[in-house]
Order: sequence, then structure tokens, then C-alpha cells
Amino acid sequence: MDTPEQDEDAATAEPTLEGGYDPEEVETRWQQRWIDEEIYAYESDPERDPNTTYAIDTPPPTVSGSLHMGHLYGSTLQDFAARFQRMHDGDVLFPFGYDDNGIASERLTEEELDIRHQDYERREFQELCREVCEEYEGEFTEKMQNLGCSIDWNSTYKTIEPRVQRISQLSFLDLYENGREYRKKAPAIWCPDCETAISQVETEDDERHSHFNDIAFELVGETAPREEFVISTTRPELIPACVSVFVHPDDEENQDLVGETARIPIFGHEVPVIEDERVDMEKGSGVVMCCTFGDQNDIEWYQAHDLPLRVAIDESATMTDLAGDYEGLSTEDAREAIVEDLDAEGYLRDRWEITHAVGVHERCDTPVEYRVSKQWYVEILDHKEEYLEAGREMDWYPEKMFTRYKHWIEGLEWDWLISRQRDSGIPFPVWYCADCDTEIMAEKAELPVDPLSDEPPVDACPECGGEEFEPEEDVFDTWATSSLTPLINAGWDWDEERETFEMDKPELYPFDLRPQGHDIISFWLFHTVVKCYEHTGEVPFDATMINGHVLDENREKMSKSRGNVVEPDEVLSEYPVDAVRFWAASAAVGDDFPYQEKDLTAGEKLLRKLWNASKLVDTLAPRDPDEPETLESIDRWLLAELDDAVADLTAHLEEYEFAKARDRLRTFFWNTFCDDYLEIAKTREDSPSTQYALRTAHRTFLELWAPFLPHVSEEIWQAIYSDSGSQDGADLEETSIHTRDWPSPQGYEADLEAGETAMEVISALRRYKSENQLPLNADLESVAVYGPIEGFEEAVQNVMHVRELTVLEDEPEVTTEVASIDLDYSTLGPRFGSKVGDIDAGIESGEYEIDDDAGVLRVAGEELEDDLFEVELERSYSGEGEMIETESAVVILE
RNA sequence: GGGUUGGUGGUCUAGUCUGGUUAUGACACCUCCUUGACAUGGAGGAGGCCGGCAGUUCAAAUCUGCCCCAACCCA
Repeated sequence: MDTPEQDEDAATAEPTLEGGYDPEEVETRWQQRWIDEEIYAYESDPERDPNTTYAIDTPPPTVSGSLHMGHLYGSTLQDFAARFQRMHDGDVLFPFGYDDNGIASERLTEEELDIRHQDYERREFQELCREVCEEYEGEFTEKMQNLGCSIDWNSTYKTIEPRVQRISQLSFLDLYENGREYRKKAPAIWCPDCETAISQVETEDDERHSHFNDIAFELVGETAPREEFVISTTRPELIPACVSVFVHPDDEENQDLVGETARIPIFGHEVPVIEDERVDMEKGSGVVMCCTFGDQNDIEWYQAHDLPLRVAIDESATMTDLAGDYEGLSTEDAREAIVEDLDAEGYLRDRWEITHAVGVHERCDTPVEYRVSKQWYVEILDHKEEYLEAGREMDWYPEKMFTRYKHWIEGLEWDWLISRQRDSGIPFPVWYCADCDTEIMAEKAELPVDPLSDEPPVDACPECGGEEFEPEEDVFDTWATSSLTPLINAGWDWDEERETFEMDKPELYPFDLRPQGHDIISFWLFHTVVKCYEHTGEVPFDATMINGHVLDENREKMSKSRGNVVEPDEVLSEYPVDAVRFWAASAAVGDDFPYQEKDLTAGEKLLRKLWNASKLVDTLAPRDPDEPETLESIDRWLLAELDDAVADLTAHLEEYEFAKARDRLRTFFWNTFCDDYLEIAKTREDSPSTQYALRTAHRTFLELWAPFLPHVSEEIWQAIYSDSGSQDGADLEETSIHTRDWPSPQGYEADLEAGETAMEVISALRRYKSENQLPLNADLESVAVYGPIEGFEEAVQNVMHVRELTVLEDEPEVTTEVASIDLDYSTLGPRFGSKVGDIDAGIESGEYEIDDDAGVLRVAGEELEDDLFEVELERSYSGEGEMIETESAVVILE
């Protein structure tokens, strides 16, 4: 408790069932105490059995973004798993990370401080990033804590902190030593705004307006079959970079061009016409130019046909000297200028507007270019099969999500480009010999290092003896570090003495669960599998849980541009966190689902119901009654049903089926316990048997609700069941409901059929009262029941206020006639096949005969034994009173 | 353009893998009821033929094919 205000709150607010439930006060209070008393802290013990340690590898959210509904939803799902496992199976590590390493936080810092990174030294700028991020991290912490997640706030990390930098650089060195990394000059995707290479996953498609331009190319040479041909392009500014022209081998119309030489208009250089089946014949004239580089196809052609490199665009999307008069123009300006000049000289044959998808950098929406540059790559294409196998070894919740992972890997075409030409980020621990370019790696013991300010570990180049070294200026791709979270959490490090990698907390690895949204399977999950697998030889996760997206109330994606974003803050200021959690449990894991306010109301109602039912229980029975020698039928029935519910719930939660668990528990609690049993219990409060069952069930309900509704269940638990002697300096770890053992079935046996029938009878009597507009507590003179309700007679009688209840030995006097005949199609079908239609028709038209003596039904020339059909009788009661039929009983009211 | 997933009463959803004939529940709606917690409660009722078409089968929400719609991933 930091502030006087909170102090006062805590002092005046002891858990109590007085009055109504006040979630605002209760939730804040418990969140504070759980954190203050560290009841979710994970204490590592390397000797601990990994099987009883449940470790979650939570993907750290990007600090530069704000907390959105997706975070709220995802964290809540993780917390369901964490809280269940903590109660069920022992120790849980539920860590939290802040992802503040990378372009996102760099851009945030520039915006926040209105500065440019170019104006600062790398370390200086990084310092500023850290300062800016710190504020945002604080905000994140607070908001996450307001969600009531059982995160261990001692187990946090930032992806830019020195310890993590060290791990990230160690990872680089380890992969390098294992031959999994290489530095290569090759075409790479480039963002001209951020001025860095980026990887395939960082680009996205965007619909942009553009023009198609038909440009005439002349053929050179005396024997040319025609004077010119026309190509279509959206990027005329690239014609100075044109290195060839392609025609499809099946393109008969243009076959004559193959082998000829074309002259580029305005620029005048000459290029060959080559055939290649990658040409899209449907597009434009079917003749296409290849530039270095306009798109991925150009790169393939460049490599396949060993074409020369003509670089017309530099790293900032400015035209180079190769563009002649256009040098120094931006690509956009050059495009317009070149089109104008082409037109003036008669080469522009047509021009029309189009909209097409352009690859843009996801961080800044700038269309990307392809540039040849020297970059570091992690080799992944040669291990596709192993990564696929790793994916197969994991349990996927839901299973179907594995397909996305599989297809992603199958479609991989690039090795993983990990170098970025940025300032903020983790530096490569590498220098190069100024003479021979030999790569000099840092010593593991020295990490983390920054080559820009630190010295290389050698005085002379081991290859050529040179004494001058160039530091690597690049930094790692964010994902190169974010993909190490399991190793970060497990404390992976290089042991200098043993000369091997060791983990501080080896019992955590591999992690039990990796949760995340379905949109990041392809990079975050994939990259993490790659890195951890290469470092440890193991699949880092036993299971992965893929959550869907939160949509708006009309099932549309939330987006700022649509203005349909729902802020978690708004939701939490209006509804209890427990209600929000109840909503979060409503969707099957993996499904997208809409945010609907009425679902939160449902949660609120449940909290109220739980609260009020608890109050009632507390007035009906002493808090800790002894178990009687024998339980009466009705009480044993409840506890047997409870056993079933516990078993079902445990199974659901183990399979991450939160929605099923939630519905099962709600139905059992609300309908069976509150509506049926509690009403009966009111009439039996003096029974030790009922007192015991009431309390046992109530305690169990609180425990079962605890993972879903941690605040209200803790409040009620503390108010009633926790050791009241330990209020001051109470050890919350001992008394909290969240550190208790998960309930297990106690093996109660009861006549479930009788219980079920009794509930049917009660229901029938309620319906009778309702239909006759009687209050539910109205007295009924005399009721006779024919049906199996042994042991429940009194319960029925008391709860329905029946003066005289008789159980009939024999079926009441009724006249019966056949109402319908139900056939058992599942055995009938296979046996009679197409005859089933005739049988149906025969019954329909009444052309059948029931032979009671032989127990057979004769219809359509067939004889059906009695296990194949069931005769439904229409009873009409001719005696005194009114008869009501239920599924398995007949009730007569007089 | 390719792939994946989904399309069930007004809304959200269970059931679909393992085909069997009264399709689950909640919210909203209508009627009734103040019973020792809860009227922000309880009891009851109406409402769908399961995106469309075709097929397999004695039988399809459930299997197959095509089409339409939506979301996501990849071009």
C-alpha cells in the first residue's frame, strides 16, 4: 500500500457478505494484495520436477502500442490456464515481458521527443528510447495489473535490457558457430523511408492508385522481325534499370522477338529479349521488361539468367546517376518526368489509371524496393522439414491452426534476413578486417558489446594480420530477439567454465504453453521455434494456444480508420473485471468473436447470483459442519452431480476448452444448485446432511469459479472460509483461494435417475402453478406420483408445498391409445435399408399391427422385434383431478 | 489469384471430426408469479430446418462437389 488513500480503503474493507457486491472496491483491493504479497511469485528450483511445473511463454506486447482488446482477451485466456494449473498441478510461471526493442519504439521516441535518430549517437539515442519506453512500460504494468491476471511481477524482462542483449548476441554467435548464419550481398526487400532492409513478414499489401503505361521499345539490328513492341508497366521510372525483356515460350504472337535486342527509349541502352515461362501472358502485351529491381520476379530472372545489375534508385528512393537527367529526383517525380518525356518523344502509346496491390512496410506504409546489399541471414530453407516436424510435435489448441504453420513453412522462399540498418536495437557483436573483410566475432564472456564503441577481441586479423577493423553498424531484427523469450525466461546463458550453454531454470524448458493470436503464427511462433530448436535441439513448447480476434459488435474487425475500436479502459470503467473475464471465456479458443455489451451484463448477473447465493448458504448452514454418517438421497444426489461437474470441468480446462467449462459450470451452478437444490435446502435447513452438502458444494463452487472469477471468489472465500484468526499479517499465500488445490471428484454415488425424475416432477408442478397463475409457494392439496422418485418424496413435497404426496405403485387408471411409434433408426436403417421408407409409410397410414404377446410390430410385410420400436401412448385420465405427464413420471393433482 | 477457417431462430452460440429424424443454451421478446438470497429474481411461452444448389445414403446441420458471403494468411 503506497498511498494513504489505499491504506484507508484496506483498513475499512474487510471481506464481508454484508450488503450487495461492490466489484469496484473489491477488485482493486484484491489486485493490490495479490501483488503486494506476491502470491503468484514463481520460485525456481532446478531440482523441481518439470512435469509439475507449468510454464507459460507469454509473447511480450510492443510497448509503443497501447493496450487493446486483443491484449485483454489474450492475457485473460492465459490467466485461465495459469490459475487452473496453479490449483491443479502445482507451480506456475506466468511471466511478463515488454517488447521495447526495435523500429516501433524507435519511431515512438522520435515522435514523442520530436527528434530524428540521425542527429544522435547510437548509445545516446538508445538512452532516449529507454526513457520514453519507461513511461509506457509503467502504464502497461498498471493496466495489466488492473486485469487481475496472476502474473508473477518478479519475472519480467524488457527485450532491450542488457541481460536480454547478451542472450540475443549469444544466440547470434551460437548460430554462427553452428553454420546457421551467413553474410551475403544479395537483393533484399528495402524500406526507403526507414532506410533499412526488412524481411518478408514485415511487408503487407496495400491498394494504391497507379497508372499502367504502354511504352514502345525499338528493336535493333538489320534483320529485326519488326520495328518495335510494346510493354506495360506501372513503374516507368525503372526503365533506366531495365536489363532485359521477357517473352513466354508459349507466346506465339511474340515468339519472333526472342533472341533480338531491344533499345530502351530515352536512355538508349540495349537489352536482350529472352524467353522464360514466368511471364504472365495475360498481362498487357505479354512482353515484360525486367529491371533490377521492380519486383520479386525481376530478382528471379536476374539470378536465373545471370543478368547485369543496374541500380537506378538509391537507398532513399532517389534516382542515381544511371538515370541521367533524372538523377536526384524522387521515384515519384522521376516517374512523372519520364512519362512526360516518353510522351513527347512518341514512345508512350497508352496510359490508364488502375488500382493495384503494392507491397509496403508495415511500420510506415512506404512502398518497398528491392536492393542489393550486404546483409546477415539465418539459414532456414534447408531445415524446413525439421521445423515442420517441430510443429507436429506440439499440441495445437485448436488443432486446425497447425495448418497455418504448415503452409507458412511450405511457402518459405527466403532465408531469414536479420540485419537492420537502424540505430535502436541490439548491435551485431561483429567487426570486419579492414583489409580482407574477415568476420571477427566478439568473445561470449564480453557480451553484450557494441562494436561502435567497443574494441574487437583481437589485435590482428587471424587471416591477414591486418590491424584495422571496421565495426558492424547494423542491429538485429526485432524478431531475432523476440524469438528468444523461452530462453530469456529460462535464464539461458553461456557457462564459461564448462564451455556450454546452461539454463538457470532448466525445469521450465521446454515450456508447457505458448499462447498467441492467430495472426502471428507465421512469424513470432515460427521464429521462436526456429531459434530455440537450433539452440537446444528441442521443441520449445509442449503446446500452443491460438486465440482469435476480438471483433466489434457487428462482427467487423476493429480498426482506427473505421472508428469502431473499443478501448479496454472504457470497458473496465463500466464493468467488473470478473464480468469481462466471463465474457472472454465465451468463445472457443481460436474463434474470432464479437465484443457485445450484453455479454458483460450476463457476467455481472452471474457475479450477483454468486454473491446472493453465498449469502443464502451462509444463513442456512453452519460454516464448517461435520460430515454425517449417512447422507440423505437429495444431498447425496447433489454431491454426485457435483462430482460429475468437477470431472467435466477438469477435462475441459486441461484441453483449454474455456467456453465449455464456463457453460457447464454456469448451468450446473445456476440451474441445478440455485434453482433446484437451494430451494429444496431452504426446507431442510435443520438436516445435518443438507448442511454438509450445502457447504461442501458451496466451497467447491468457489474453487471452480476461481480461475474465471478470481476477485469475487476470493472475496467470498475470505469472508466465509479463510482462517479468520489470521487477519493481521495474514499470510495470503496460505489463505487465498487461488493457492488451494483444485477440487477432485469425491466418489459420491446416488440414484441419479431418481433425482432427475424428482426434478421433472417439481418442474411439472411449477408449470401447473404457473399455468394456473398461482404463486410458486401456493399449497397443493394432494399430489400422486407414478415414477421412480425413491428418497426424494419429501424434497418434492416440501419445496412444492404439497400437503399430501402419494407415490403410486401402479400406473394410474388411464385409457390409452397409441399416439405414435418411435423407431430406432440407427439399428433399423442398416438392417432394412431402403425398406425403411415403406415401414415409415405403413406406420404413417396406420397399416400396422402391434402384437403385444409376441412383442413385435408387423408393418410393410416385416416383423420388428421390440428393441426396434417404442410405442408412445396417449393417456387420458378419467379419474379425479388433473394429470401431468413428464419424461419418466406421471403426476396427478387433486 | 491461391490457401485456411467460418456462415445454425432478431443477436451470440452448442452440436458437424464419430450421419439417425423433438437442433443446445444465453440475450432480446411475450405471459404469469413478490416464494426465508437475488424482480439486476423465478416459472412458462412464442421464434430456426441449420448460407445456396446438386450429389452420396434407407437417413445429412453433420459426408462430397460447385457457388455465394465474411475473416485471416500468402501472392
